[in-house]
Amino acid sequence: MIEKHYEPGAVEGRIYEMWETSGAFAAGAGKADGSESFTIVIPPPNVTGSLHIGHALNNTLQDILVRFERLRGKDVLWQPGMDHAGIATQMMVERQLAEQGGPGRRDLGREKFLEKVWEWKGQSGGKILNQLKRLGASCDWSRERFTMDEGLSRAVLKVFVQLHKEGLIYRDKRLVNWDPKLQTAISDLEVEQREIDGNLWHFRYRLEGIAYNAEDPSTYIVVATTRPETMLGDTGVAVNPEDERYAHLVGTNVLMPITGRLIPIVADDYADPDAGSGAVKITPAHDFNDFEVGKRAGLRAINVMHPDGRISIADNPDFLEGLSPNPMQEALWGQLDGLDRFEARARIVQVMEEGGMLDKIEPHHHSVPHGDRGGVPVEPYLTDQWFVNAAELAKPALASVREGRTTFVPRNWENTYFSWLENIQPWCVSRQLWWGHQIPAWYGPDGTIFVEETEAEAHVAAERHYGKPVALERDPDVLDTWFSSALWPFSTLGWPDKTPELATYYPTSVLVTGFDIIFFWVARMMMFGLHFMETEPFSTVYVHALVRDENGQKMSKTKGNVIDPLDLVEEYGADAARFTLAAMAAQGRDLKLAMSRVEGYRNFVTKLWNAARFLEMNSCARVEGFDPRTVSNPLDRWIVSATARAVADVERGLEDYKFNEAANSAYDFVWGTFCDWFVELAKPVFSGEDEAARDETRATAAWCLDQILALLHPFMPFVTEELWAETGRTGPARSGMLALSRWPDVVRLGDAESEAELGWLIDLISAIRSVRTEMNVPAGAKVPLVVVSASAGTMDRIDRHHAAISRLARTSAIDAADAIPPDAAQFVLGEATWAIPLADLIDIGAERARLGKEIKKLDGEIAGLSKKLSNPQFLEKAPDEVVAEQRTRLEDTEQRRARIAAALDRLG
RNA sequence: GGGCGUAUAGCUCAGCGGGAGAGCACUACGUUGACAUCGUAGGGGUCACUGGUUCAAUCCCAGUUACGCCCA
Repeated sequence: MIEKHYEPGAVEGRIYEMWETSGAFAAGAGKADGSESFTIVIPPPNVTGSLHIGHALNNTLQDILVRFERLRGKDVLWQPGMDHAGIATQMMVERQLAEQGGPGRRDLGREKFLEKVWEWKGQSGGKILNQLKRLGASCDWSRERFTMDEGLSRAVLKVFVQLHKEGLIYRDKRLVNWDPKLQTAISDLEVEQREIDGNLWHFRYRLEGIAYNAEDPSTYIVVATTRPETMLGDTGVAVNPEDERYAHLVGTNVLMPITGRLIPIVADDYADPDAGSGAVKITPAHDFNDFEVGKRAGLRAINVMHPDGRISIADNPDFLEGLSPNPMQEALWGQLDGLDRFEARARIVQVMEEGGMLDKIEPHHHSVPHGDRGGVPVEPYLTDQWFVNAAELAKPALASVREGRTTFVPRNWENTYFSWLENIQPWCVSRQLWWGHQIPAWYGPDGTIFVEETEAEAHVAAERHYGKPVALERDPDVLDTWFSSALWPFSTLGWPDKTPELATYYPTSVLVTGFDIIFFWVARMMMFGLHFMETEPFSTVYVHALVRDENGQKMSKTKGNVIDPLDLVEEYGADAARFTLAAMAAQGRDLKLAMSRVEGYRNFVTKLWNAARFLEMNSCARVEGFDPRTVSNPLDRWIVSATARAVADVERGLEDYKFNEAANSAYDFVWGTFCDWFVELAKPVFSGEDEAARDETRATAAWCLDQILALLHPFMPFVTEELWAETGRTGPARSGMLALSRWPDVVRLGDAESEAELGWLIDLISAIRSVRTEMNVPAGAKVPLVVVSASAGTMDRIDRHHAAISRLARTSAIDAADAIPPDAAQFVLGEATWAIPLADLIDIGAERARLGKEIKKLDGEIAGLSKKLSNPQFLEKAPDEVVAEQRTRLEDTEQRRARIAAALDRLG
């Protein structure tokens, strides 16, 4: 017996374990002979991560697709795994070490520290994967991969070395985004702009050879800056070549305050004549734009900062070059040296003010780049780093999408992809961290670089170069985590080895991801996939939206509006949580998650459960060899037909990645059609005398429930699998679990005739119920029904469905008559007029009002239709079928109005 | 500043060139032993605003307003 209540908490764990231990999720499980493959690689979550609602959405959608295709018999692989999250993981372990009060990272040394990281990973890393299991994710866990695995690391080495030999990876001294807190370079994408209320300090730089006079602007030039501390590294002042105010000064020098450096005034388009004074200070070593100006004007780049953001001038040969400080300057430098950049800023402003060279301070709202992990302002910083020539790799990646070999769904994300790849900058891939893939580059005694997959090969190469063995030193830096993630679609399948998995499952079918990592990940997978596999890594990129809270706010810990998906699973069950996310995943629109919706879908699970229970109680067992094409009873023919339509609707929705449409189609069918009407209409059959009809309806009901379980399985795997087992206890033995069964085959099950007949029946019952309510007929009272001018067909239908009408509409007798009896409530359905002659029960006034209201409504419709049909333009230009349709509607409406008017007349 | 998106019932959202929809909430009534996590019926909308295209616009186009996101 099916239990009275469904308890997700008690069922889900058991079902999941059954799936997993039986290998239901293994690559290719349950595939049909000769089937094509269907592959999804999971967007690898961080090893440090835990499940948030975005993951829940992302993985629910993937699981829906994967389960759907598995049911369709494809050779399915859902490849799971995690990335090593270089910065986040290193930070986390360092924090842990600090909390434990033991030696820190640098005290431990690289090797010992990495041991600690692996230790941490073994103990508490990757809990997110277990959380995904709570959601029902049907990944092939036996194939779980980690970007730091031996195999994936080998792929990283090979890619790096090959790209280097091809000249697509190179070492260069450039400005990079430097995170002074984490003391590593980060990529452009790891920088986020934050709006800050700061100041624009306007300083007067005195002109060389002219005595400074605060009262005389011709003795100085004003420059404005948001970062006064960079003044220590100024090597020029730029003005626009068209700017007449400064034309006479170009080529002359400025005598820098504090440093005493003589720096030239140069002409450069970068200076905007309309911004501030029109003159800008140029600090090539600490600003991306200035770096370019400096290059054009031949200015020096002087780095005045330590990697941790403190000022570095005292023992800095670059800074000191060409300067001969007086004792006062030396004293000031001594004060500034070693100061944190923000303290130095305050001190320099003070010094400038005291020297009378602070022109003014303007409050200034501007965006300041911050490291997305460290959270402190990043510094453009001049260092040696490794770069990938992304512009070159981007070309085929752009062409793939332009030429439609990979498509984005929804399409408009392609613009985002294009605009980024078209303006792509060299990708800085080295990180000054320990946790990650150490760069396979070795330096000879004179700094010559040898990039090889192993140290031994590097030594061979070095010996060839130097003509003798030499000591080599390996580059201490590691690669950006995204470098290894970019290989994910093929490294997880065994590349660089030519594995059977690689042959079968690459290229993957669809990538399901959020828009926020189109740049970080999608574009880079395209670049590397095309370069190394010569095929796009996926044919479709489905980009889902963001999950927000009920008020449309982005969820964040600080706002305290985070919805934990595991809480949802706990409270409502995984199926309800999943169904909610799927039902709300409309393309191109963020999800505002309302608890009321989750609750509603929890109720849906209950509804399904109870329907199955009802069928069981009515002996609706599956019948061996049941063929839905052979049923004869209109009710059964109709539900078979409706099932076929629902299956087709869900199928279409999923094929088009319209998860909401698929989910809603399933919901409407199961609740609105199967439960509300089929089950209700089957009740009189079950309790009736006609055994043959009863058997057929029972068998049909059981068949239909099976289809429903399969139909809902991708969305609600747990409750459907449980019911599959329950309903498998009777009737012919099941061949296996639902997860590996087959998607409904419903071709040619449509039946227009029974759809029309049951449609009529439903309308009739609804109409009677509606009249009863409006006439305040007591709910329990049975009413007689009279039908006038019914066709023979209608009379047949009444005959066939007498029991159903009687039970669902609470009617006593149904009689045909030549005339409507007096004092009756009346309604019109099709060609017939119907009456409920209950003089004592009916309020004539209310009935008159009701009919009058309906006539008024119909008049409105008639007016509209007539107007349209009397417009010659419409008749001439509108398509014939539209005109015909409007005509039919007008006729129908007029007839209906006439019948209702007659009914009203009869009331007197 | 550039780009994208969204405005439809009280709320959360579908839809879409020719008849305004769902769920929740609300109102009324609950009877038939699957289900009160339910059933039946009902009320509720100038489809943001202004123009345009069209025989016809909630839908297409342009602009406005508001909100959101991405990029600089």
